Amino acid sequence: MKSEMRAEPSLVSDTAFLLARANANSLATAHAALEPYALRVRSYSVLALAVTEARLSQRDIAEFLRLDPSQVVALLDDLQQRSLVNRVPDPTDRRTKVVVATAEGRKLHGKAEKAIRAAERQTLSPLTSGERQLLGELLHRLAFPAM
Amino acid sequence: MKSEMRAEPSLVSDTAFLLARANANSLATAHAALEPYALRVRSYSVLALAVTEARLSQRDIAEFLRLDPSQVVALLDDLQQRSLVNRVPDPTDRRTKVVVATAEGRKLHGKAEKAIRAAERQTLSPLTSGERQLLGELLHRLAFPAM
DNA sequence: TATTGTTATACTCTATAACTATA
DNA sequence: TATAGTTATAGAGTATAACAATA
Repeated sequence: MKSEMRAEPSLVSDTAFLLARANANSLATAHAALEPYALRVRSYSVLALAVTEARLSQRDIAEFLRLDPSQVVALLDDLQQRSLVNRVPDPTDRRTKVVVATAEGRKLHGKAEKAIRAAERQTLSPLTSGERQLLGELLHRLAFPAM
Repeated sequence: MKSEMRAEPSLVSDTAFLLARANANSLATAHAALEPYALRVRSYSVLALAVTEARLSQRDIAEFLRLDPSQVVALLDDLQQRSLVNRVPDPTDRRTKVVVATAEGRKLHGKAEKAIRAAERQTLSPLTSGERQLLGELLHRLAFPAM
């Protein structure tokens, strides 16, 4: 990049731009880390929620991941076909399906999670431990504004 | 969202996930703010760099915005067709083209920038002024790791 | 030989509307 | 009427390879 760019265009004072660029860096390393497990960040996130004890519906997952419910369908189709999760009918409301991980899904998630944590350490390596925690708290407030 | 989700799945301790979700919120408000100007975050960013005195080449812009050079071509085709920027041949290297904003481009950028700043204030409203500045500094280190 | 901009292509992601079955 | 999941589709974003002009 040109050395004149040290002049720093106004974009660099734009938090939205910095957020986008930091996220792009983070996404790239995360995708590389998940590649051996044939997972993308999206499918990993769904799997991570399925491993939870929360017994979330597809709707819950869509809202939590800020996805459209129709996108969750496609992600689940893939994970279910690979026997990593199941769609369990909710006895109290036959419209909703609860997403639960299979034993195989839990196993894969365990390995993928280790890879993700390593990728995260790499992404956050420019920050001290204290700064990482602080960043996490600030981002949490932006990620879940009204919660 | 289910109240049981207060249990907070492990994803929530994942900075990459928080970064992605915060960025999605930020992107959505930014796109809404730019809509009256027929700009997306991408084209606004290119325009913002063209307004600069830095006289950047398409390659510089691609690197700075973390885009492939071929994507910059399409963004510039649109902006140039709307008479917002020009591709000026670099006399010292006839391969490279310098991207500069037209008067009209500067004018539109001025208005769009105001809208973007307002959107940013909205996105960052959960944070105090001090926290916003701190977040900006931390994100800058993640956005430009080796600089 | 290497680099800048370009074209072409394919794949992923995002957003929307409409449908079905249940409530 | 409203909601959960689904299907279909189109548009935006991302990634790659190959090419012409120039260095």
